[in-house]
Amino acid sequence: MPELPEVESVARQLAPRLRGRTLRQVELLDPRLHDADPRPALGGTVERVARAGKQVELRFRGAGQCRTVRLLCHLRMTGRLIWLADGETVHETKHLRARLRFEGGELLFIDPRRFGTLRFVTADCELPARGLEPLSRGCTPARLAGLLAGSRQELKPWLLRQDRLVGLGNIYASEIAFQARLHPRRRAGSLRPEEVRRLCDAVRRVLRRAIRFGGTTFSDFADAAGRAGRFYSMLAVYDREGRPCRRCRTPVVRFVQQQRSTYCCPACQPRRPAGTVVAKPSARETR
DNA sequence: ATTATATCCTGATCGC
DNA sequence: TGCGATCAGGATATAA
Repeated sequence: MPELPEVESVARQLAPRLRGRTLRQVELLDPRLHDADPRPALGGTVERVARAGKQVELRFRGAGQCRTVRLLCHLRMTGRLIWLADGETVHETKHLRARLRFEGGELLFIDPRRFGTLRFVTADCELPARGLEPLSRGCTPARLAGLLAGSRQELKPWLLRQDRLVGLGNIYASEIAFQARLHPRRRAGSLRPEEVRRLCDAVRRVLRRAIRFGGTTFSDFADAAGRAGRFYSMLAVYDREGRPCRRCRTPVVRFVQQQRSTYCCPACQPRRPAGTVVAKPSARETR
């Protein structure tokens, strides 16, 4: 399930292979992709390959009338982008959904579950507003505090909202809440400044580390060369129900939020901030 | 307005 | 061995 680190890994691998190449032909094999009109990009040259949120973005230059055309590919659950240089072959073509032919090779979009999307976007297209890039300079505790303010939503579902922060999915949302030592059911707007700071720190630390390990392969993620990510074994809580917390050995618990599994350590991630008075002290205890 | 739920889709896995 | 039921989840549409 490609989230930010997985998409970043794909984009980084694709970049040197695609940069400077000219797009010659696009075959959309899945009817679900037929809305994408590739014509503005045909004949264009790849200028840049990057990640935007959870999408892979190819920017073309010199395509027809338009100065700049972008291809946005969202891998969703099971999408993969595979680069095949001329002469190379791939075993699995069963779930081939689109094929982009370039000078010197082709880019295959393979997606068993067919949730993935492809779109060609010209400069005049208005894109919907997206959330903050969590690894950008703008992602600061102050900025995060502003986004969180007033929300009654539970923290982990809040982290999945792409209109606040882009790029987090079910795996990293649990991992980040653990790293920040915040319970996933805390109300997003209830975090104290110190907790927001921890959250901000956790977001950046977890994502950067996952990128360094090439992302997480849970079921079927693979990068542009078809390799699995190496972060799975580093996960602290995700998919570790009943196994000891890596910090304190307390068994990790699983519960459901928004029909999705959430994992946390009940000891490291208390439901109330440290120092909160849980019960009123009795008269006897007060002096 | 904000938040929750159903939906899409298919392969893998589970229980009988 | 087979078979139906269940699960996995990103984003969007729809409901509350």
